[in-house]
Amino acid sequence: MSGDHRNPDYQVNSGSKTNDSHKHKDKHKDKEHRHKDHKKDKEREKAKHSISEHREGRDSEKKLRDKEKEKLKHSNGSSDKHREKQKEKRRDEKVKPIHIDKPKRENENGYAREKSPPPIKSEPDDNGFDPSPKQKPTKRERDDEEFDCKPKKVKKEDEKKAKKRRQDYDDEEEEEDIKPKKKTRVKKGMEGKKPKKEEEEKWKWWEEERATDGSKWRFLEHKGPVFALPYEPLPLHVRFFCDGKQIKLSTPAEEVATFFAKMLDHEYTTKDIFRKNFFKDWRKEMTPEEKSKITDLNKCNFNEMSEHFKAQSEARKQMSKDEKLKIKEENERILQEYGFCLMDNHKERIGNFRIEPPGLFRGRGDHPKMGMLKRRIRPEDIIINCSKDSKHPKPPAGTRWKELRHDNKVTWLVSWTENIQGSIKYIMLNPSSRIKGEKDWQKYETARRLKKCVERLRAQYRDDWKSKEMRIRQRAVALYFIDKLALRAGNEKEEGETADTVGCCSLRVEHINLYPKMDDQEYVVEFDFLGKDSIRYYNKIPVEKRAFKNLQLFLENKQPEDDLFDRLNTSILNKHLQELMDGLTAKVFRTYNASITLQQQLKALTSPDDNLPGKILSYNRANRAVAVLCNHQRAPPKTFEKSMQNLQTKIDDKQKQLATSRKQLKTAKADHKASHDEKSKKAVDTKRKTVQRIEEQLMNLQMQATDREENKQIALGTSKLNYLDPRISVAWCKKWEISIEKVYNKTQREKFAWAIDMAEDDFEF
DNA sequence: GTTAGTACTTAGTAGGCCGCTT
DNA sequence: AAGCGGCCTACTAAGTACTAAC
Repeated sequence: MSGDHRNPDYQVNSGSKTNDSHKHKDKHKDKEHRHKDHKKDKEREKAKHSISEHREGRDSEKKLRDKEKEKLKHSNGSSDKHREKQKEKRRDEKVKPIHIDKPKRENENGYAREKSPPPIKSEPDDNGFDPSPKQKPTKRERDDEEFDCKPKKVKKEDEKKAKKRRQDYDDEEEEEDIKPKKKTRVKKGMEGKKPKKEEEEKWKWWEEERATDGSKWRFLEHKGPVFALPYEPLPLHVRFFCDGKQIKLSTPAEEVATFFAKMLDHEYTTKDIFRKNFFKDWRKEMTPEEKSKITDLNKCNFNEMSEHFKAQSEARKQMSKDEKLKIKEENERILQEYGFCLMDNHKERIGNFRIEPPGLFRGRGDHPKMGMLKRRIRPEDIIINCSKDSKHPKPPAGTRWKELRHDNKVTWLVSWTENIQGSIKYIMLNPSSRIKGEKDWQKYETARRLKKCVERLRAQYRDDWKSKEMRIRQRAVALYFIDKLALRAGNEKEEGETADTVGCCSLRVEHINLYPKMDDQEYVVEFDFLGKDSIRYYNKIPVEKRAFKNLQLFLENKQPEDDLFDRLNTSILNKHLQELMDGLTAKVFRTYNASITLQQQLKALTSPDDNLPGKILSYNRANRAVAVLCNHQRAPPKTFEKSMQNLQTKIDDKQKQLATSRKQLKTAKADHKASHDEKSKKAVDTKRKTVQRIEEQLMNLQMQATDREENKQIALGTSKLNYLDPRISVAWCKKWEISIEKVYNKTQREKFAWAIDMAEDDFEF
């Protein structure tokens, strides 16, 4: 019963319903500037809103405008104090005994549901596959026990293999894109046994023992980061004007000016905050003389610079093949030199080995710091982390590192502090690495443990809705949202430092509306807030009566800008969750619900009779259900309409072709009836086959069209990469004899190598 | 319990790349 | 060979979670 409380139908269909979105596209215009500013964003905003509207009907324009006003009020800074006061005031209040009606009949799982299709059964029982045994006291140990990885290799062997790997490096690298020279070598070297060799050569870290002492590695050697290219001053003919007068800028000021010039086409350079932040930071780079001359950004003319860069990028496109190849080879060389490290005897790919270049900060949504100068990172800003006994990376000539440390309790190789938020940035390994893979695997094992006790937890939080204590009720309702709607935890954030976004625990009164009755539904909660990346979450959903009554209680005597859950934050919630299940945190629910939904949807949607494209469509639809659940949106591709049209043309052509073929078949049949000879019979057979083939082609095209249409503004990648236990997909592929390439591209296959290797067709999440 | 700091995961997008068509 | 379109990757922002110190 676990996880079956959502409405799969709505999820699957919501994408396909969006094609009439244009009807509503103007509705929320007034809200747009809140978080999106360039053209694309606008497009997407419309689309997003149309999704929302499809989910639950109309939305009132006025309400949004009101909200807008409140937002403004809110942003003047006084409301925070107000919120604090509100909190203070209620801190000691006890929950008043409130009258709570006997719950009406609910679904067996306790989730009131309306208009839902029959739930898909899931089996929460153990299936013998789950490798996680009983719990252990400490976290580290628990993590280790989660894994059923018997050490199948002794260490010596492992090291030998690793050494060989290092030597053989060229052979195993990039085995997928077989370059001609490699092919020859392969042929010469191993007589066509390549596939087998490939398998043997890949390091199966998941078959090895893991450290139990909290250390992340024993040996780490790397070459340090690649720095951004130094600034190249503009040629003299590219001029800059201020107030009509040409000014030759000093190099530092010029560099910052070019950052702005490169962005001129983006709408955000017209935004006040962006311009203000940029100008302030730009002036810091100016000489006193420049400072005195350049006092107003509006009088600055960057056109020549902008043109210069456009011409430059045009020239880059027009480069000859040779030149392009040269650049490619150079990049490859850098990748080979800096893109890998040696960790515990294995060469591992580094994720991001380049230091972020300087530029203007562009946060997502309505970011108060947009336009600020992201400064250039120098070796003196860099902390290097590696083994003491490794060959330490050398700083560029004449420079030194900020620090060299040897901390094997962390996974990063390089770090620096970024100047916009003052946060630390890291260079870490690629998702295909052992260190990331183990963690990923562990994440899904934790989610599977949640599966085993989720019903208990659900019963518990429902019970807590009746608690005498306000904080417990709030905790329980928040958890209900996290579980039912897959909301993020919602950490507190510093106001004014980032865009105003929220998650579950940080929801404010203004983000929800309660409707005791709405159309044919009862106890409907309407959510409307900006979540991570300022992506709008909009949903109207019936909730259980008791939860609804609690929400009404939470709202009493509060202002729109007050916290909905004023007695709750993520650390309280997670502390509680930790007590319920070892290793449980709020985000595990998202992983669990995403994965269980995929598994259920795959079961429900895959039909044995479907052909390959049909099965792929089912897979994508199951994936889509998860993406909708997790609110993973994307901007509709720029070329969406056009590519849809092209596909439609193809379909039309195919239809015509089919009609013709059918006619021909008919004729052939008639001929055969008349003549009854062998030749005409053969003709009929041929024609029949042609018709069948064309029919199938047509179906496939139509399926493709459906898939694409449904996918217009839903991003599948995020859930596939971060929320769906890959073993579910692998098992599905094995069960239906579909090659894994149809579901995972090369990168994804590398990341999920562990799952591809270990999951059988009977894997159950 | 609050806050600051750190480490790591999750997120959407721009633009490059690559294969296909014309 | 050029242009197109879609996929993929690199990039980096923005989350979550945890720890330690007060």
